[in-house]
Amino acid sequence: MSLSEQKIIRINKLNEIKILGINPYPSKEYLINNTAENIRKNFINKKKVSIAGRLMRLRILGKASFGEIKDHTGRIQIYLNKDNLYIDNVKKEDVYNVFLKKLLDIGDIIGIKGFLFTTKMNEITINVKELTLLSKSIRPLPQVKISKDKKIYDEFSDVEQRYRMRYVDLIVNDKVKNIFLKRTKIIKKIRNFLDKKGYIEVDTPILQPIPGGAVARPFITYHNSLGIPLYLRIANELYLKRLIVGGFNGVYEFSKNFRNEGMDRYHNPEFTVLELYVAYKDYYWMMNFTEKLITSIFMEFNYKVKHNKIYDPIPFSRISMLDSIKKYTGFDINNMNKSDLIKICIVLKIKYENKWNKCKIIEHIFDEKCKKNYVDPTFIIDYPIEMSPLTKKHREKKNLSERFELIINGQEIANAYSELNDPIDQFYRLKKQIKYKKELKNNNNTFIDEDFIRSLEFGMPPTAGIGIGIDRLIMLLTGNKSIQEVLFFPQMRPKK
RNA sequence: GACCUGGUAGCUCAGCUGGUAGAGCAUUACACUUUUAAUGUAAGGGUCCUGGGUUCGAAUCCCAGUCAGGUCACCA
Repeated sequence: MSLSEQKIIRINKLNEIKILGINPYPSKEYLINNTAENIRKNFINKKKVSIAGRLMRLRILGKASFGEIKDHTGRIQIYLNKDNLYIDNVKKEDVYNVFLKKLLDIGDIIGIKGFLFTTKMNEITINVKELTLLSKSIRPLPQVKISKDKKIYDEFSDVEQRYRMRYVDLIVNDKVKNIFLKRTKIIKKIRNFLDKKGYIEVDTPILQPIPGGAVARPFITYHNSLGIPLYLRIANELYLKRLIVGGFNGVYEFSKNFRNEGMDRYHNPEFTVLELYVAYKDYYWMMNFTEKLITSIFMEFNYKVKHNKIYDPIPFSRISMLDSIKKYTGFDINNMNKSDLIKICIVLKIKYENKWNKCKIIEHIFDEKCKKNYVDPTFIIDYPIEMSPLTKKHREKKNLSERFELIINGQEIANAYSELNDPIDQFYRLKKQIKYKKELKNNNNTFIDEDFIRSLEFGMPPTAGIGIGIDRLIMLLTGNKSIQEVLFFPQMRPKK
């Protein structure tokens, strides 16, 4: 037989099931009154139960069999005995020897009614009285075996197949589901935290006529009846600020952003950022707020810093970007010009390009020499102003801006600032940035969102804003090294 | 975009300097009424990622492509 030998066999079984008069895909609701987890936690001998799930294992021992079924809460063992098993519509003599032994397969979804007991081996088990086929599986599952001491054999581990067929990954790899359950809990926790403060969750456009708020290549699409190109948002920042102008005191959005750039372990073309804007606050306030938010999440989800020590809620340290560079390179780059900075790159053996501007070089020095040193949560503050076109000039320090990034485990987790609300300065700064970007990458796709400028002209209160990379935060808290592991369906190149 | 590694049965993998394609689990058949990585006996199952080349002969060597992973570069 060809490559789908096992599939052909199962399709034949499907037909035989129909001949027996059983619908392999019945419509009727199946009533359950329990779950695998609850049965294990609250075992009562001889208690009648009804549950449904996927058959994951079947061990036939003559006239009795043991199996394992898995529902949304976990696995539970079942016991099937030839003498007292009933299947609706199936003749008594066919129930065990035909239906169970020949037609039932691992992967089938079944409902069972029976009572609880413990086996000689002290395993909580359901003695099945009645079995109902709820959905026939015609494709074999990978056979992952888990021993009593939780060792995994023949794990379904091919990353490509796991991501392309996440449904299979979720069925056979128990730990995968937990990552995503945790993801949901973390997001819920953040939402709760923000709701309690009275901030409003909002939705802003994903299809934007001008992709603003960040610098990145957007995905372009086209609206037929408007006859215009639209862009999938690269950020939602400019829209949330419009809402602050409109009178909201605090708004946030879990924003799916889309960036048409390279993909790797840390970048998926679509990813999630939490953006929060609060009126009448500044970046100092936002630092304190972020510290409370992140600490509460770390406490709840037992974040472990290096060496597996449980996270200890100490105050996050704060260091200015220039001080950090001084600390890790020995150079005080304050007030240096571009040619001085290039000399420093040469001494430090850091690559640079002549077309880079001053702040790009500073950023690069920081990324190469400083960032990796911050394992414990650390605020890097006061970035050079050219790097931050949407940020207020620092109230005291010349050439710097009121901006911070939160670095944890050597990775940027959040980016925040006192939002620039001077419309004239904002226009000038965006224009300058666009000019530089055009020189750097021949990128003619950037333009100024003039409606955003107009909104500032009406007056935006002083505002603090932050973006938190949700996927990266989930990676931290679940101990995953790649973003694909924390997204259900990471982007893959189509096969063939 | 550059380089490195990999793609063999449904799954996990082996396959040496080129000589008829292998194992475990899964599947099929038989046995077995408390097993749990069940067990025992037997059987079936392959576009060796795709396309070229070298060779009497290629899963194996060479070239190109493709998909994935990794390193680097680029990028908020």
